[in-house]
Amino acid sequence: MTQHKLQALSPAETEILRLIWQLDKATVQQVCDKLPSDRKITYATVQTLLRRLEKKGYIKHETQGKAHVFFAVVKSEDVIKRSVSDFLDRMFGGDPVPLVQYLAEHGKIKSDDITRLKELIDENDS
Amino acid sequence: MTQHKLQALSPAETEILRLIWQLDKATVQQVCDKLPSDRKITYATVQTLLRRLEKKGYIKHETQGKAHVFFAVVKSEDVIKRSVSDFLDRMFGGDPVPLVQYLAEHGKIKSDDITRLKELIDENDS
DNA sequence: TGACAAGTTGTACAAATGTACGATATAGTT
DNA sequence: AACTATATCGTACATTTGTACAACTTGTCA
Repeated sequence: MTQHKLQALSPAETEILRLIWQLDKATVQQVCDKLPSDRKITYATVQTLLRRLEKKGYIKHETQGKAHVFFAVVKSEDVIKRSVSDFLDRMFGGDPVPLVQYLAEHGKIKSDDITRLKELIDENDS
Repeated sequence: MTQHKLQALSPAETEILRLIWQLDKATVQQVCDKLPSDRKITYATVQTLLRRLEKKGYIKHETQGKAHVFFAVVKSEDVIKRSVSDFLDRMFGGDPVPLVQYLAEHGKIKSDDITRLKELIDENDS
């Protein structure tokens, strides 16, 4: 047990942290580049969010040339777990089935996806 | 098209709105009673959240005796849709499959649930 | 070695959020 | 009619959040 109570993530911070996981290591610039093009947000803002993520203990940085290279120091697993759990509580009172059902009904996931998932579960958990 | 752009819901507001849907119609008191017992939050706070939900256009109220009876004026469908979508974007870059996979891997949903869901989809969408 | 481009740092600031108190109004009971 | 329990209303207030500018710093290339 290394991990104590991390401060909550704001939505914008979550968005950025996800990109850090995705990139593994990244400068402010690289994070900016990874943002979807419709996400209008300045370099300075991304920088602030990274600073806050660091202060909250989700990431750290090392210096490379004049730039900071940020990297996560929390496992995405753990953060996702908490986030999903919170979301589920808030939106569905904690029951995940309605969520999946919702996803299914709205074509977010297809029958095939589900088949594959079921296989995955049955393997992994028998 | 009756529905314009509703202001975003905060987590706490979402939590309360869900209870309103659940109760169909409810006074502040009834919402308080419906809260999980570990959720320490005063009557006054619930009241404020309901007021804000009303100002944001998610609920309305009628007066009954001296109390206000609140009820939703937005379909849960629509709100859930947007919320799930936002959450998915932030956390998984919009791809729902990893979410479901996560739920599966962490025993949140069971193989049986999935089988049932698949049936549901195949029926409903063939 | 000096200028420039690209970084970081300090700081700001309005709005939203979570939380709640105190004052006032009122339905219902005695 | 007075009292009381219960509501609402107005207001508050510390934090967090989203967003970003201006100033200072420093590799790097000519």
